[in-house]
Amino acid sequence: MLFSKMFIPTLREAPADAEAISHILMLRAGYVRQLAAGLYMYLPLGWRVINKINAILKEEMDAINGQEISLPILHPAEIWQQTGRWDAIRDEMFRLKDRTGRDMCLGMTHEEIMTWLASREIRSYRDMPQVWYQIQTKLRDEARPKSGILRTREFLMKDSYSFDTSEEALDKNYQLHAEAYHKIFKRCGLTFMMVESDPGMMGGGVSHEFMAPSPAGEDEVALCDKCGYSANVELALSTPSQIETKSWEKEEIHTPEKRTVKEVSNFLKLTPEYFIKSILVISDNGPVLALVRGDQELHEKNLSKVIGNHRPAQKIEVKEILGVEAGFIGPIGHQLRIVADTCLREGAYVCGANKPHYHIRGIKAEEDFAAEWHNIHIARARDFCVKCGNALKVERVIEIGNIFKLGTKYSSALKALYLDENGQEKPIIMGSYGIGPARIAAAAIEQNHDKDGIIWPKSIAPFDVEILPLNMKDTVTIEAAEKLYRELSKKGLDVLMDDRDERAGVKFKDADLIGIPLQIIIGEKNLKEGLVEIKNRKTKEIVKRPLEEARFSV
RNA sequence: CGGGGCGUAGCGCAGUCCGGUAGCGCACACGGUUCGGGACCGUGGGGUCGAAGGUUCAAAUCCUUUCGCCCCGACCA
Repeated sequence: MLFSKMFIPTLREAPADAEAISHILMLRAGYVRQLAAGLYMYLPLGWRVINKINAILKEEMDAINGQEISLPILHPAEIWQQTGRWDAIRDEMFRLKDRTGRDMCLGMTHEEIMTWLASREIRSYRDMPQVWYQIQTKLRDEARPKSGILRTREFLMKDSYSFDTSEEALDKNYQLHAEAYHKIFKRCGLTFMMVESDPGMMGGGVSHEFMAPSPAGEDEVALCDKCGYSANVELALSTPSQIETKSWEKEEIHTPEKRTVKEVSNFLKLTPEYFIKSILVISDNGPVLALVRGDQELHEKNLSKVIGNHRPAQKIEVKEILGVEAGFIGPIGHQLRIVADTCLREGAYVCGANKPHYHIRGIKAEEDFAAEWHNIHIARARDFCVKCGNALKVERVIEIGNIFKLGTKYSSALKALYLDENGQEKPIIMGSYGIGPARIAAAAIEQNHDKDGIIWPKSIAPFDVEILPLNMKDTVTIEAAEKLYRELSKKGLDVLMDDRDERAGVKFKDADLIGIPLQIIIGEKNLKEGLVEIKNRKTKEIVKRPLEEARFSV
């Protein structure tokens, strides 16, 4: 491909509204342009990258007997109504009506449609297993699109679905997908890990996420180097640091105007670990007091597992229910349901006295209050692994893929049933598995760049090699460049040649920005000795090779 | 949806407080000189100042409304 014939609008300066590195570099290097919030267009270079990634996805999906199909993105509402998601999902679904007034929506994902197809076509246990996949556009009216192509309202997703007759068979397809995903991300040159995740509203039991470490990520995972425990902090468990039990006599202390843990701990010259943080929430069954240690944050999702739906109490509610403002509430002196973090079972603490401007020192669990004990704190770095006791790390990550065991949630709702060996009618057992190609591209840039631009992993670079003939007015240079271009193309390589009549500096800058892994620089002086330079974009190493042999070095 | 910021030429910005001929750099076009890390000189084209309404002799600037984009948070099937 000739640079002069390709649309590569590079930018010297990044548009002001780009923040994430991958976003800035993709704009500057001419890979993408933004149409509106969360809507991006892929320009020739960007689309080549996506297609390279898609090719890898297809190879690895085919290798586990996945079959590529293509489903509509415009869906009739009825199918989503049958699984209950039409109502369960609120503003995030794009909805519309067709000309006859029929409710429709744009697909956020394709469990419903895939299952609908299976319900029509799979009748016997003999028809399974099946793994169907597509690389298809999804639409979600995101509350907050952000970070360039990392979180958009319209995006491509490789989504596959497995249909099986037993949990064991599902396990096998799940495992095959996990292995395929490892291969895919490895081939794409990413640093990544597989972690336990919260299935959320996908339903079903087990799920894992594939995470690429990057400061640009939106998720955090807790990791144990020793035993390999790794989980999204949304569900990670941890053992907090132990603290020495103080031998306090129980007493009320006057703490005027000291409301937060920070204020009271400063006032009493105690570290926050010696406090109980009391949080009043309103559940569907009335108010509940949640307790965590002063240095911890309440884990909403874990609390939900214990008490179901809940929301924080408003200030007025706190006063109505406990008779005192939020800064001075505690677990004693009332009959509220109490759910406390397990670590509070041991030790003596300071907590609110349920009396204005007073706290109590020397509170002990069981002696002074009764509670239901659960792990309801958010795991933090330097907490300890619940499995092996080693110190945990917490890392910021980009979610690049996920796998879910769906079970029969969708097949039951949509009557995707089959007859087993005994003529019994049973729901198909399903799994669903997603990967975002654009996120792979963005994560690759986040993990591989320098001050000059992108450094693509070879496997997903838009081209394998870029030839830079420095002086386009020199016929010897041009001839050498064209010869090399033909030779490399003949080898089956994707070659970009910067044939523009630009100064050398411009070509160097653009080449580094665009990030093709190898550059072959053809300069007049070297060429007089029959030499060209081969430059590694990542290491910046340059080796000189005879023109005649250059093709063997690529 | 809550909090914050920003909309002036393709991009980056100044001008807005304190109303008075719309500017700078880059990019673009033409001419010349240059030519291995985003060249230099000269000339030139390009803007309903996000939009609507209002105040005023006069609005990029003041007031009201509205739209868009970004960031933090909530949310994230």
